[in-house]
Order: sequence, then structure tokens, then C-alpha cells
Amino acid sequence: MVTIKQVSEMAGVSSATVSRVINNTDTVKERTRVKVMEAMAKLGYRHNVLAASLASNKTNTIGYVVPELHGSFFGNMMAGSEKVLRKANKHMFVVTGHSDEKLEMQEIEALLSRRCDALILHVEAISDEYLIHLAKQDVPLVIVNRYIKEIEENCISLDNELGGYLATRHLIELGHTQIAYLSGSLFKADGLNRLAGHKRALSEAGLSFDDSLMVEGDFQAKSGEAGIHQLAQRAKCYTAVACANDEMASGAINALRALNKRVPEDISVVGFDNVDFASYLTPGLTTIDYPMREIGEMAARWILNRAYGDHKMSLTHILEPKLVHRGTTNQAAEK
Amino acid sequence: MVTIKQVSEMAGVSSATVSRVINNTDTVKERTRVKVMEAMAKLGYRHNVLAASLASNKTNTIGYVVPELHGSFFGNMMAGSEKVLRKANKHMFVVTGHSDEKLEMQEIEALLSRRCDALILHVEAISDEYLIHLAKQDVPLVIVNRYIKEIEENCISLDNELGGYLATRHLIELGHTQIAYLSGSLFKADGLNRLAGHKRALSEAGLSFDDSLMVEGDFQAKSGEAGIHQLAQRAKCYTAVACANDEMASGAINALRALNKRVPEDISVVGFDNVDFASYLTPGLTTIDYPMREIGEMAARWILNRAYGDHKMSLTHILEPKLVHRGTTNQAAEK
DNA sequence: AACTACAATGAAAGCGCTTACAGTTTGTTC
DNA sequence: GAACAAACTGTAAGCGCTTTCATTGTAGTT
Repeated sequence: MVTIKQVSEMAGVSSATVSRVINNTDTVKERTRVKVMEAMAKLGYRHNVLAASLASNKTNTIGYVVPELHGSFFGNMMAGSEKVLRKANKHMFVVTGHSDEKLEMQEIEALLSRRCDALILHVEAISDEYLIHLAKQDVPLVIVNRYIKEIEENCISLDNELGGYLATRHLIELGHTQIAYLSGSLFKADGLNRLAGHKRALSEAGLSFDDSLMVEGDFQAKSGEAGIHQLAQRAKCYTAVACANDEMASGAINALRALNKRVPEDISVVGFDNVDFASYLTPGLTTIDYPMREIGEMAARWILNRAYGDHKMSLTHILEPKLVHRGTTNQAAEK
Repeated sequence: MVTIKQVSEMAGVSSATVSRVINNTDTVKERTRVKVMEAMAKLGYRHNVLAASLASNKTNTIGYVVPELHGSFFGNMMAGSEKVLRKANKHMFVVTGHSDEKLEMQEIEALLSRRCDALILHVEAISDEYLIHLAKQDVPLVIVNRYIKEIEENCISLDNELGGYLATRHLIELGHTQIAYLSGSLFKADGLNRLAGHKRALSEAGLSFDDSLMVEGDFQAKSGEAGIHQLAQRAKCYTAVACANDEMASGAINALRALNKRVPEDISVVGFDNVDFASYLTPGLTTIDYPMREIGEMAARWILNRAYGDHKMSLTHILEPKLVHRGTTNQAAEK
């Protein structure tokens, strides 16, 4: 392996100087810089980042924990982060926590062992306490898609309540008054907040929330189908249904069609998340956009700001979702 | 920062012994092992992987180049690799090449600078020559989703020709004889091979390939739509259409519906790739499964085999795609 | 008791780089 | 041309760990 030492000998300088031209630190006379560059090229020198990191105590690497590598959801977030970190010459070390507490902690520990300069965490199983404790330590970290009051400065999340509100308000604006709600898991903050937004839109419009028009699901497509069937059994009337996410909306649409209801002519459906397939459905799914990419970008900016002192970055901690109007929502039929 | 040194002092042993218990190498008497463990716990010791890698000249890290972080396509592949590497206690360092030659080379270089033990590459812009040259060097590398004759041992890819063949054979088996083909970009090997498979199925069934029943697209949904419209202008008759990928199939289906053709009653459509949204379409898209996850797993196995000498792994270099029969293909109508 | 064969440990030399600090040039200014 | 600042470069001490080699402890044999 070619080392800095060999380069320095060939170039007739000290290894310190070689290091200086590699890192472009301090001032190096142009003539010697050229000599060093030539020697590096001739020897096929490759910088050893490991050794550099050890000596400088900086890795220029951000540890990144996501629940899964597959699925466009986290993919978009990572892509957003990668884009802004690349410009700053920082790298990401991505690991997966698989929504398992032990695994998540273990992976964070591994990231710390690798001496990451900072962490970006999307963890689902780890307790708030642990994260609070971690945030108090010396490694900068930002938590995405999760809001923890005590360390809100470290959190970047979406206003789910607002999203739920926008979805239902959209239906109301189209003239719907009998609006069913297919909720996600209510032990999750997202499920709870989206429902809260739904209720707020209702009450703001002077509509009362009818418990029997709501079914709790689990964010899976199957539970969207099941929800529609339950609603059918209850023999409730409704002209629109708001869903806790796109998967459930997709399941709901299929169930609706099986019951010979047309979407959107008979029933309007709105989803949440705006996942990739939303636009591939026919008609395209009206939904609430979850700006994962921007969240990823924001998280990276936060890191640049805190871990590398780049204070030009403007930061937002709670992003606002937007409605994406496609083909599954229609004006309510005249009475 | 707590070092091995401090631990060794507290435990009353040498730092070599501490290293031994950390790495579980050599034999350490149980009593001293416990002493060391206690000291580590008490001091809150965290192993420094950087220093360890530098000293041992092994990083236990696999460099991974993908075109993009978003999209389920590469996500599934990474997830597959991650699963098998995790079991072997290896980590992945994922970077993106964005299908740009310079960037891809740069990122590979960065991975090498980080002293990755091996590389898994899905690169699209880099030349065969460069990869061949790289493969001859000392770092083990496997190339996924690409076949290069000279280093076929390092390649893991899908039999695209077979996929194209299966898709069209499926249509033929359903009784279709007038089969249109919406091809992908023909300057890409995948596009070419899939088309070749289509032709083989045709000729095997005694059907002749009709150039005017084919349109070249670019793997995007829009080009699928456009393809159908072009076909309509040509006023050709067909009862089925095979598409180079699912996006194009989705576009084609929308265009077909716009022309008042029902899928699959009037026209059968088959895609390729089996992307996530394929099953969310209504009806579900009949397609050819591109087993990205398995390819990812296979790549990881190859690495374990070559870079870490785990020879228990069985390896396959060319994976076979399978047909996934869903709802967009039907028996051909009686004449 | 003397010997052998391991098992268990320690000493110390790196791994390849960064970075004070000190020392040497070089360029300016009066 | 002396004085001084600024620009440039070298020396050497680490960064925290692994690993070879040598040494010591510990049974088991004869």
C-alpha cells in the first residue's frame, strides 16, 4: 500500500506537507504542491480515510438509522439527506433498526463506535427516555418523524394533525357531510394525530364526529378493505372516506368497488402520505403529501448546522403537509 | 474518551488482553475476562472501530454503490444484502452514483479510501473496461444487474431474455396471436434482451415478429402511453401488449382506457419488474418478477465467499425471473 | 521432582495519518 | 540592507487499537 511517507520521499518533502496538500489546509507553495501531486499520481497513492479520521478525530460521516432499506418512504428521505450532505462533502453510513428496540440501540451503538460525527435517527421502538439521554451526550443528533417535547430542538417532523385536517376539510369543501374515517393504529402518534385533525375539520365545519363512522385499522391495505366491510355491516351512510394512509385507501377503494360503489362518483376517497404508487392508481389517489424528501434535507441541514457549524442553513422543525388533488375525490352528489 | 488503556489499568491487565476479550480472539482466562468486562462497563468503554480497522487492516465493511437511494427497486436489493451481511456481522457503506460516470468512479474511489473489504456495485455509466480493470485489483467486487463476459464470475444478473420470453409466452398460451410490444430503451442491454425474449417466444410459437406492432419507449410511464397512441395511429390490430417494464405497462393501461379499451377484457397487458405498485393497481398487474431481493442476497453471499472465505455459500450468477399472474391478462376473445 | 506442553498474558512495534510547534525562507518596508 | 511579518516546511508526538513474539503460569507425565 502506498503511504503518505512514500509520496513524501519521492516528492522530497516531509509527510506533513503531503498531508497539507491532500487536505488543502495551511498554505503550500504552488511548486511543491505540484511536486507532491505528481508523486501521488505516479505512485497511485490512495488516501487512507481511516487513518485520517483516527488522527483528526473527525470522520465526516453521519450515522443514519432507518427502519428499513426498502420502500420508497425512507428512500426518499435518505435521498434528500444525501443530496445536501454531498454538497458539504459529508457521507452517510446507513443502518437499519427494523423497528426493534434492541436492534435500534445496537445499531446506534455501532454508529458511535464508528465515530460518526453526528446521527440522523428514524427509530420507532426506542424509548423517548433513551433518546433524550442520547441527545444530552456530546454527539449531535436529529430525530426525524418523531416529536419529543423535551428535545424538540432535535426533532424534525410532520404536522400530522394538520394533514388529517386538510384531508377532511378538502372533502367538506367538496360538499361532503357524511364522512367516514379509516384510522391507523391509535397506539401510534401518527394515527392519533391524523384522527385529531379529522375531528378538528369536522367540528370547524359544524359537523359532529360520529364514532360509528370510524374504524381503527393498522395502516395496512387489508385493514382498509376490512374497514369498508365493517362500515357496510353497520349500514351507515357516507359519501366520502378519509384514510389514515394510502395503503388503507387503496384497500378501501378495492373493497368499495367490490361492493359496486364507484370511486369517486359514489364515494370520494382521500389517502395520506402520497406514496409512489398513489399516482399510478386509476384514478390517481387524492392524498396528503408527506414530504419525506424535504424532511431528509432538513435533517441534513440541521446536522450541517450543529455538527459542522454551518450556520447559513435555515431550519424548520415541523413541516407542513399539503393536499394533492387527483382523481378519487369528487363534488358530493346533489341530494 | 475512554480507551482500552484505561480499561486495562482498571482491570489490572495489559491492553493486549483487553483487545483479546473485545475481539474474542485467543484464549483469555474466564476470571480475567470478567474483570475486563466489568472495567469496561464501569468506565462506559466504547470500542473504536476506526482504530481497530487501521491496526488490523480489516473494516468488516462492504462498499455498496447504487444509482439511487429512493425507489423500491434498489431498496429491495440493499435489504436483501443487508439481511445476509448482518448475520455475518458485516456492515454496508452505501453510496449513490446517480448513473453518472464521473460520480460513480468518484464514489468507488471514496469507498476504497475507506478501506472497504469488498464492493458491491450497481453502476450504469461506468465502462466495462474500468470494471474489468477494477476486478483485477486486490479488492473483491461483485457487479449486480449487469453482465460482463470477461469477468462473469464477478457478475450477478437476471436473465432478461428469459423474462421477455416468459411474458410473451404467457400471452400466447392465453391464445393471443396479435401481440404488440412496447419496448424500453434499446441502447440499454435490458431493453434489448427483453425484446429478444419476446421475439423468441413469438418464433417458437410460429408467430412472426411484426415491426409495426412494436414501439420503442424509454422505460417511463409516459412512453407507455405514447406507445399505445402510436399504435392506435398505425391502426394495427392487437389483443395483447407486452411492456418492457411496469411503468410503461401502467402508462399503457391508462392510454388504453382513454381509448375505451377494457383491460383485460379487450386487451391483455403484461409488465416487467413487479415493482411495488404492480399489486396496487386494479386489476393487479400481471408481470415478470425481477427478484431484486434475491439478487441482493446473492451478491452478499458472493462477498462472504470471496472476501471472507465463507465457502459454505452456494452461488448463482444468473437468476431466473418468474411470471406473476394477476389481473391484466385474460384468455383471448373467441374469433 | 523434573520435564513437557500448552494456556494465558505482557511488551512493544506498528497501522497511516494529523497537527501543534518550531524553524526556515521569502517578501516588505523604511 | 536591516528588521519584521508572513509564508512555507519539517519534526515528532500522538490518535486507539492489533498482533507478533517472548515470557510466565499451570497442569499433566514420567
